[in-house]
Amino acid sequence: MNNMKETIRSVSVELFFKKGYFATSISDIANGCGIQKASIYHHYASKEELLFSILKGTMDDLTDCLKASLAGSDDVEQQMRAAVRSHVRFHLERQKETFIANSELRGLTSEHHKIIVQKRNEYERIFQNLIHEGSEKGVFSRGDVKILSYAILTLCTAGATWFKPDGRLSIEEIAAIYDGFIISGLKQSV
Amino acid sequence: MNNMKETIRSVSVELFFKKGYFATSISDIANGCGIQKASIYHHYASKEELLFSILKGTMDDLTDCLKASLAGSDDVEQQMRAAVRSHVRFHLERQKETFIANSELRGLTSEHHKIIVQKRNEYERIFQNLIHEGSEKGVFSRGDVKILSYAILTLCTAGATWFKPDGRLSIEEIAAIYDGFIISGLKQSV
DNA sequence: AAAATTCTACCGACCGGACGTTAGGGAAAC
DNA sequence: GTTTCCCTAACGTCCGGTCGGTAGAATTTT
Repeated sequence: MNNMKETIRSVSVELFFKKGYFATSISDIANGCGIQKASIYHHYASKEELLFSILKGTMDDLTDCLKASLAGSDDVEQQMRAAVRSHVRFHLERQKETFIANSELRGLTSEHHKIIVQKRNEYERIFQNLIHEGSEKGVFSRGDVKILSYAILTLCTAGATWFKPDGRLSIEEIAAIYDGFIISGLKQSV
Repeated sequence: MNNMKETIRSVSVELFFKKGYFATSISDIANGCGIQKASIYHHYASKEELLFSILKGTMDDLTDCLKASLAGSDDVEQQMRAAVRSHVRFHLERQKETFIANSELRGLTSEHHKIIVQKRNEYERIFQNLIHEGSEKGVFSRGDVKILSYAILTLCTAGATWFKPDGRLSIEEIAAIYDGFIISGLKQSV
């Protein structure tokens, strides 16, 4: 694929992940692509738009993944397990993008910021609904839905901070650990 | 206290929290202090040193807090509960500083970065030792110590991201929720 | 106790450089 | 022959940091 726009995107992801959005200059990106920095502007209107397009695409894919993972079952506990695993998998498989999506929101204009936050809220609501449904049905113990959802999500999200693809544990192993940890936390048998 | 150095520090914390380290200029800080930007350099050698001094102080206080909270008991489970609560409390009470400490590491020189990471590692090791001891004694079920420690820490740390001091729940209530969630996750009765 | 010196805290002006972005041109593809 | 894609060159702005200086408090010398 000789698609320069795609190259710019992936080089940006790499650099934003490694050095951060503000510390990455347009020259850095152009350099990584082997072109001049002015040429970037043929594909993206601004640095901020480049960031936004990365974040938007990532958030959309994330939500799609989650929805697909829920389709397999009607059981709340099974759905929660599937959701957690989907969440973990996505964040570790696409570690760099999700890391950026969670750390570089400040680089966005306020309109773009609003759009991303809204997408994130929709995503969170799916988890909150699962928690709510689970505690209604007595599968999970009752607790503060919002706090619990934040707990679950940030727990996995943070995985993107320290995960090393060639580390001791595979993505599936980590997903299983989190799955067990979270389900037992939700059941709160203690 | 008419200490300008202290004022600069607290204004910086405020701005770094609100806008981020890179998006905050020395002029912004000086403005917030009611002085000229050149005067900042009378108190701090550079912008980076200002950031470093905030992070170092925060990390030292954090570790002190944790150690103090452990002194009260010999029981592993009670110590873990105390540790979690100390961790949560600190992160919510000093939300702005801890948020910065977890998001602005990239602003540091590599030597300063190394120092902060080392402090964080020492802090984490205390939790890892507790998990290890607990699973040795059969209080907790066996699991990957590192992953579990990351899970516990990032869970609470992330609280500093969304916590609103005047929100529905008090710090103690949130600490109690996390305490229960984590302990049951560690016991893994599921 | 007065004079001389040093120190503290700050200011206004400025510098070099980096950065995001734009203008305009040229070659090649369609 | 128009569109696509990338180039060279430059522009304006902002930022971290420096410099020389000043007013006054504190300290030392005489």
